[in-house]
Amino acid sequence: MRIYGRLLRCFGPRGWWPGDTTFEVMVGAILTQNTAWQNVEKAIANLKDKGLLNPSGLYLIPERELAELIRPAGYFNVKARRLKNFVKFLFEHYDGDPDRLAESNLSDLRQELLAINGVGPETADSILLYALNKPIFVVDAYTKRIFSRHNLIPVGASYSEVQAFLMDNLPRDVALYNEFHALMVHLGKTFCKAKPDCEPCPIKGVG
DNA sequence: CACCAGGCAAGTA
DNA sequence: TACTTGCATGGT
Repeated sequence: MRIYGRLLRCFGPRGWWPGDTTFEVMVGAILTQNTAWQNVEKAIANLKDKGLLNPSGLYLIPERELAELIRPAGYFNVKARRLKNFVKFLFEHYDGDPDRLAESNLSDLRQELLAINGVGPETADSILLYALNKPIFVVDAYTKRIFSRHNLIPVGASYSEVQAFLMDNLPRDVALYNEFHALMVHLGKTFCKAKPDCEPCPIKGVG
């Protein structure tokens, strides 16, 4: 909790998630898998230009054409299939309405999302937290790296272990989870690359 | 030129 | 369960 306070003072609110609609956040969550957000923005812009950034738009477009539009986001063939899987799920279970997912129970909905081929834990939790305002902590590579280097979690801790550690030590607060994860990514991008050493870090010394 | 980015699934042992 | 590999563009 003190880590969070210090980071928030250092960097201020990050204003996550960038996206105008529930559906745009969901699409962004899939497109950003192991990919720089800057590249995702190009893909999102292509979809917007074609008026396809909505459930029926992505449902109706042929997968090959979708792949071409999202090419800048990388892994475009894989991600086109994953987006297709996701919108298919939307229509089969929620009448194609992204906002109706919020009506479901959190743990049930999480299991439904994880059952979609192409949606793993981080993507599911990003959708739950940032698109649907559900209280769940999004763990990413930066979060693991930062917490393990500060000896707060073991180096090889699993996704669920890290998530449990954080949620057990923080109040169950959507706004807090939202901002905390955004700050983790900002801190990671600014100071901690995928190297064993690390620039001087604003949370050093905070237990 | 090499390395990395807001992962995931499928195959192998 | 715990590794390994393929997927791909664009920035530094």
